[in-house]
Amino acid sequence: MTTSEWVASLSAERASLTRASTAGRVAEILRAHITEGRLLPGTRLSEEDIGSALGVSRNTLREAFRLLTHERLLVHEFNRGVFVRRLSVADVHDLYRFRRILEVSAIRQAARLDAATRDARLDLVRQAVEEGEHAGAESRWVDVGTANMHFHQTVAALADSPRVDEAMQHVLAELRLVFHVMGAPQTFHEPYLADNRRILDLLVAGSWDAAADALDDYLGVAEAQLVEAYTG
Amino acid sequence: MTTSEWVASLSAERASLTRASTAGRVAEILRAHITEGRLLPGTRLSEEDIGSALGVSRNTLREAFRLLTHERLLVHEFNRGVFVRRLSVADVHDLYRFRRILEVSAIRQAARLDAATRDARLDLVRQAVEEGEHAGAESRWVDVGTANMHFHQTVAALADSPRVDEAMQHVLAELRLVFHVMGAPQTFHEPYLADNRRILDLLVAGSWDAAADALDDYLGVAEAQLVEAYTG
DNA sequence: CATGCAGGATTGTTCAACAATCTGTCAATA
DNA sequence: TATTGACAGATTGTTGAACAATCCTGCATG
Repeated sequence: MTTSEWVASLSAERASLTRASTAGRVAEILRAHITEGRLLPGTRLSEEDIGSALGVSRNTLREAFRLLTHERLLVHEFNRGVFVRRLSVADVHDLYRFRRILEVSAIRQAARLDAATRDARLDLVRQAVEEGEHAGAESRWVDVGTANMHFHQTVAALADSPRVDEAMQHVLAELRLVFHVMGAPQTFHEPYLADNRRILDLLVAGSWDAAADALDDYLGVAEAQLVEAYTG
Repeated sequence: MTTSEWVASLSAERASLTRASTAGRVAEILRAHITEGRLLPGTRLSEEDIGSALGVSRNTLREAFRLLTHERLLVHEFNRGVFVRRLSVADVHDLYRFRRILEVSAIRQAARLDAATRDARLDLVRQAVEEGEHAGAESRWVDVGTANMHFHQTVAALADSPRVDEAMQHVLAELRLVFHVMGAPQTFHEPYLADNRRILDLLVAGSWDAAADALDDYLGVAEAQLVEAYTG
């Protein structure tokens, strides 16, 4: 999809610009388009074009851009415009370092959750695992990737911390940028289905340390695979 | 300092509005005023007043506000304006939960750093500890608090991760909001000087797990103290 | 005291305008 | 041929004015 085609498709989004602030809604629309791969890393976002397509003024659009730069989805280059962020290999390493901290700590701290909260959270993890397995059974690899992300978001949610949840959302949104550049969803998502199930089983059994160690290893493997392909 | 006095003091900041984007510079100014306690939690920021005082248009100011809301320093209430964020007790708990994850993990992962990086980082930790001890010897308790924050920022930097660094900056900025409301800096910062030195010694000795456990306990004590005082 | 209404203040957004900056193209020169 | 400089066009960054919508406060009434 070229940029101009994408801009044209924005006109269809006009109807959703109601309620809440327009700037916020514009940011939501852009965020969805970025994380769903309709706007690829490196793409330049023209204020004029996008403003016209969405029927909003440039000022409002600039506010929306500001909302998205802190989520690291956009990068704002002074006097040159706004671009969808292109991640470097160092970014990928740092993302894995950061998510390892978040997810592994979340598991280790899950032991402190009260039983009701813990069980509710584990149920969400289970749902994500099953979502992935179903999608895999039907060879819907993009959906497997999405379910994998849900899995990791639910694992991080074991930390029972809104700030961890938000940080994890940002991590996963950035990772989507990487995956969209890569293509080949089967390669990057299928191998982890069995690992997700294994980690879930360890979690359900209350083997927190074993689950944390397993996830630590898993992320190491995933990181190495992704970096090799990203630099390849 | 009342809001109107503060707004008047902004006029003095005009000279610094050069280079880079004006919106970015406005955000820097506001950020500094918030984290330095000149704008207290709950304060409402009037577009008209602040725009006039800084000599910028309302549109530019709105962009700056958007930059700061994601840092959680400001909270944007639709159709009601922008306020300096007021943290709840739940926020305090979550901040400590999050910082515990960041700092404790950073220490545990420091073992993986190469010697040169690790030594450089530990030297920064040492500097922050000494900064605090000097300020304490002269009963400069606000400076002790500042040094304590440097200490924690340098501890988190052991993770060698830009994303951890940034997350930690945000945590500490939010915590400043809490401390500004509390007053009594000696109460909240002095008791931890000795602990900081102890943790530094453990880090220098390479006793990563012992240091991590010590910091975990320390944060638990600090959290309890702060929450008790915050709920009053 | 509680409720409703009016008025004023402010926010959210749009539009137009202009200065500054960047990028691409073309011509001149070595 | 390669490099440099000039110029034009496009775009960004910012300002200011305007207006609709919303909120808040104060006052009147029951």
